[in-house]
Amino acid sequence: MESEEISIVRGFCRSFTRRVGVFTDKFLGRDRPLAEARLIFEIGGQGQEVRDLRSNLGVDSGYLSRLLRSLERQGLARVMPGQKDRRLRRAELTPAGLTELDELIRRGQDFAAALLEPLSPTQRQRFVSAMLEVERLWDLSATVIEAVDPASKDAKYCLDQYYAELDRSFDQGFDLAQSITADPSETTPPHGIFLLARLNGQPIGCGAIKRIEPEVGSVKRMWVDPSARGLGLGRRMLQSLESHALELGMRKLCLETNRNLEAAQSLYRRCGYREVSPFNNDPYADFWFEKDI
Amino acid sequence: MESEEISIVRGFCRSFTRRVGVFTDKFLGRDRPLAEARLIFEIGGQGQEVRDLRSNLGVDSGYLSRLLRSLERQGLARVMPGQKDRRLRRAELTPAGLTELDELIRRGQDFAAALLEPLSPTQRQRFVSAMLEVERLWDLSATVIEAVDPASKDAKYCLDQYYAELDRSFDQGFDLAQSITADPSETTPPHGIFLLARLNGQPIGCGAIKRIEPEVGSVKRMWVDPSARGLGLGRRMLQSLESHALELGMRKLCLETNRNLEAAQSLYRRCGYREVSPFNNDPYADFWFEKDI
DNA sequence: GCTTTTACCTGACTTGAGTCAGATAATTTT
DNA sequence: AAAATTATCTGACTCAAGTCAGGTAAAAGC
Repeated sequence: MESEEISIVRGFCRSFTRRVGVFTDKFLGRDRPLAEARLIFEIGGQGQEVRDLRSNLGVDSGYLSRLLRSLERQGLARVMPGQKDRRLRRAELTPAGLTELDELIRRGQDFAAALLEPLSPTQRQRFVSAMLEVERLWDLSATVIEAVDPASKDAKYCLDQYYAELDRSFDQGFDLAQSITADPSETTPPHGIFLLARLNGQPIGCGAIKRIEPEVGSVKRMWVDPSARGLGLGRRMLQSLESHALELGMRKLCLETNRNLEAAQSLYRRCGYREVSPFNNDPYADFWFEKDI
Repeated sequence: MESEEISIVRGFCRSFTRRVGVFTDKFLGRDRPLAEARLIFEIGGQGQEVRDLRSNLGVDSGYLSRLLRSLERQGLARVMPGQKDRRLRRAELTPAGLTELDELIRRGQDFAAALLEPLSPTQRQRFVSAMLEVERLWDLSATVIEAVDPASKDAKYCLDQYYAELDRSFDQGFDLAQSITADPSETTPPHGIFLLARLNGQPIGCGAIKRIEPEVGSVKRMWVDPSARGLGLGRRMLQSLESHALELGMRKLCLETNRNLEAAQSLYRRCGYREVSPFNNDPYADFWFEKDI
């Protein structure tokens, strides 16, 4: 890695921190402690469960409780017991709180507008697209891939998204029962592995390996959230699967894919997989690939 | 301005604040108050006068004094009277302080490196160039143009830079005495105007108008710092000069320029100036322009 | 029905960050 | 030489932010 790149990133972060810090102090925290303003933001128009507020803001339970009491005293929020479980409590903004939220949102927008205002239309466009680029790549960098239980809640979420997408993509739709299995037991060590990609804790992609012969694995359930595509996350997932396959004692990986999943095919080719003749009778497969790892 | 652009800017700032905040807390402020870490940074390897520290960090004099005492107690810095003026005090890092500074720098670099590490070389390149783009355009947006006394320190700084650059650019060099005047008295209302562009308080460009006939002004001393070129700051300066000229009762602006200043010529053409026959005998001029405003 | 766990609250703290009103010494102005 | 100004320091504050050790009510487990 070049030291020039590092110093650009450092310089960027520093100047940015200083600039946004000025905004935060002057605009958001004008007449109220910052933590309260952030809390109002986080509760939002819909309300939130206290437990979620705590995890999203990353604050101590006692501290949050005190902040909520303070908002209640100011008539900006109310906290009430949950419907089903009366231990779980839900915070909502009062009408006055909603007004305050609007005001906070407005201040933020004013700040952004003031930033864009001196720029020409072309410059604005370049400005926002550069911001999107930084954000996307930062997201990519912040994404972590880890092995999880394929029966866990997050894994299920990804699989459901994946199946729904297959159903939309395949000419004949997709029925899980008709397809070749990749059950939790098959994608758990020592038989296989199930990997999950997370961004800020949220699942945004998955991939699995299932053993089909003593030294041969099959790549299954490769999925990346649409919002994270085009960043090379699929490639990272595949590379990660390959190294886990090696650890599981596999020497070859194979996979099948549908003709409508063109991005997937080109990913496999780019990653060194070569097309082979059909090695199974998956009703949804049009192409079969393999790679010695 | 489009509301989509505004929301992109808002979203970017928010996600960025959160991310850099995590870094600041975990890395920089690990074993020492943030304000002290920033102060060590600001004193730097060379040392700094206390007065400069105060203005750069934007803190209260009493607060800074206490921070400095704290660093002294920890053996990281020492403060001593200035050479000429013994009221002005100068802060320097001790060897232990320098070690600490290195450590802080290293942590920052580690953070940046960790951010770049998961990206491919191509992605890294896109990442840093998008950051540079955001930073440059943010700089441009944060640049303010204001009328100042042409005899002020900042104006003199810009003029010196400008003369030095002319001397390097012109085939025959540049001698102020030979050129057409634009003295402080000529570029001050009601005779003319002197504008300064500032970024974070630092002068980065200038431009002036001098009256040569009751309703005709001459554009003089147009200069933009090399680091800020290519952003359209020259154009903004020129537009600002034009509106000030109108306020001074002028109806026409004219100017002369040298053949080696190609960027300047194209700026004038783009802004609606048309070439005319020579209207003065400036020894350094090759082209003459004018515009009805 | 009893114990354990969960989700939250309360009170008592610590620490960091920052403000403000003088005090003091060196320098400049008159 | 006296008065004013400048640069910094000191002490006495406030206020936000956050931690920690219990405590309580509701729900879940046995």
